[in-house]
Amino acid sequence: MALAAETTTQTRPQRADARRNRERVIRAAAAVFADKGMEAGIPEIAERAGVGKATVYRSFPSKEHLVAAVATERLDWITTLATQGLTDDDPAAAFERVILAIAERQASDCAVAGSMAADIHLPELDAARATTHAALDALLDRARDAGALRDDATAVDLRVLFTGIAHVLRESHEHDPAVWSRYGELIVDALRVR
Amino acid sequence: MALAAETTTQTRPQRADARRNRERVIRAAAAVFADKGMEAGIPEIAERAGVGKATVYRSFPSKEHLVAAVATERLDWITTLATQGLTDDDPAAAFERVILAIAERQASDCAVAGSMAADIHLPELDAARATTHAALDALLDRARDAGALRDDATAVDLRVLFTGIAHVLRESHEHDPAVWSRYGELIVDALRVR
DNA sequence: CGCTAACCGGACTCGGGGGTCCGGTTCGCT
DNA sequence: AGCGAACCGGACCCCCGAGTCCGGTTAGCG
Repeated sequence: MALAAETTTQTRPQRADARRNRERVIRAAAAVFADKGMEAGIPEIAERAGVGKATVYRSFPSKEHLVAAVATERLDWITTLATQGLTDDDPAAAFERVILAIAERQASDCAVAGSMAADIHLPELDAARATTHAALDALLDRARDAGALRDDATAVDLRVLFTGIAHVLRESHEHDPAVWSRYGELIVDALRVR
Repeated sequence: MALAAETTTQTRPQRADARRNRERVIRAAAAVFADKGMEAGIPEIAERAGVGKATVYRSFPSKEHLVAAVATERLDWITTLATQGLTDDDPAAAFERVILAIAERQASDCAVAGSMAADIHLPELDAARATTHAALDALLDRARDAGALRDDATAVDLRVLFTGIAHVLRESHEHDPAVWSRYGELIVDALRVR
C-alpha cells in the first residue's frame, strides 16, 4: 500500500537510507551540473554527494536518467515562468521579462540551458520538454499577435539561440549576470520585428 | 639553401611522398571537420586520407596542430571577406552581406564556426584569430558609425552568437542553407540598433 | 535483541580516443 | 642498379569516464 506520492513515481518502498542517498545524489548532481554543465562526470557527482559511484547507479540506471531528473526540474521551472507570463497585460513586455529571467538564472546555473539542449530521450523528460515548448510557443504567439515579434519566430529559435549562447559562455566561464542579461536582450532583439 | 617558402614554415627538406601525405591529411581533415566539426577523431581523418594514424602525427605533432591548420585557412577566408566588406559603399549592407556569407558557408562547412570556437592556443592560430577579430571589428565599427548597430556590439558578440548557433544546429545535422541564412539574419537583427 | 534482506562503496571491466613504436617499404641520390 | 636514410602504418600503450560486482555493513521488523 504505502503509495505515498514522491516527486517521482515510487512503486516499491525503499529503506530510509536509500531514499536519503537518492536525494543527496540528485542535489549533488544539480549543483555539479549547475557549475560544469551536463557533461560533468559521475565520479565528481558521487564525491560531492559523499557517496560511491555504485550508489549513484542504484537510484539512476544510467547517467541519462540522472541528467533527465535534474533537467526536468529546470524545464518545469521554465514552464511555470512562461505560464505566468501569459497572464501579463503587456505580451511583448512579458516575453522580454521571461527571457531575461531565464538568462539571469542561467548566469549561475548551467543546467537551465543544459536541460533544453540535452539530447536525451526518456519519457519523463520528453514530456517536460513538450510542455515547456508549448508554454514558450504560447508566450511567443501572444507577443507576435501584439505585433512585437517577427512572423516566423518559434520556440525552436529560442532554444537554438539560448542554448547556443549558453554553450559558448559556459566554456569561457562567464558567470556575470550583467553579461547574461545583455545576451538575453540580444535574443529578444533577434526575434523582434524589424 | 633550399628554403623554399611553403604555406607553413618548412625548415628541412622532406621527401616528396611525405609532402604528398601531409597534403592528403590536411585535405581529409578539412573534409571531416566540415562534416562532423572539430571534435571528429583522428582515426576517421586518417582513414579518409587513406593513411595510418601515425602518418597524421608525423606532420602534425598533436591533434591541436591539425585543427589549427584547418582553422587558420577558414579564419583567413573570413578575414578576406570582412576586409573586402570594408570597401563597400554601404557599411550596414556590407556588414549584413558578410554575416550572411559566413552563415551560408557554414551550412556546408562546420569548420567555419569551429575555427572561431576552437579553444586552442598556438602562435599561428592566435595570430590568425587576432587578424580576423580586427577585421570584423573594423566592419562593425563602420556599420556602427553609420548608425546601424547598437553601441556596444563587438566582434566577440558575433563570435558568441555565431559559434553558439552553429554548435546547436550542427548537433541537429542542419545543412539547409535557407535555415542558416535565416539565423544569419537573426544575428544581424540582434546587433542592430533598436 | 537478533536476524535477514536491503544497501553501501571500493575495486573491477569495458570501450574509445589521443599519442607512440618498430619492422617492412620506398624514395632518390650516386 | 645499389644503398642508406627517411618514411609508412598496424599494433601497442595510456588515460578517462560509463557502468558492474561482491564482501562488508546497517536498517528495521519480530
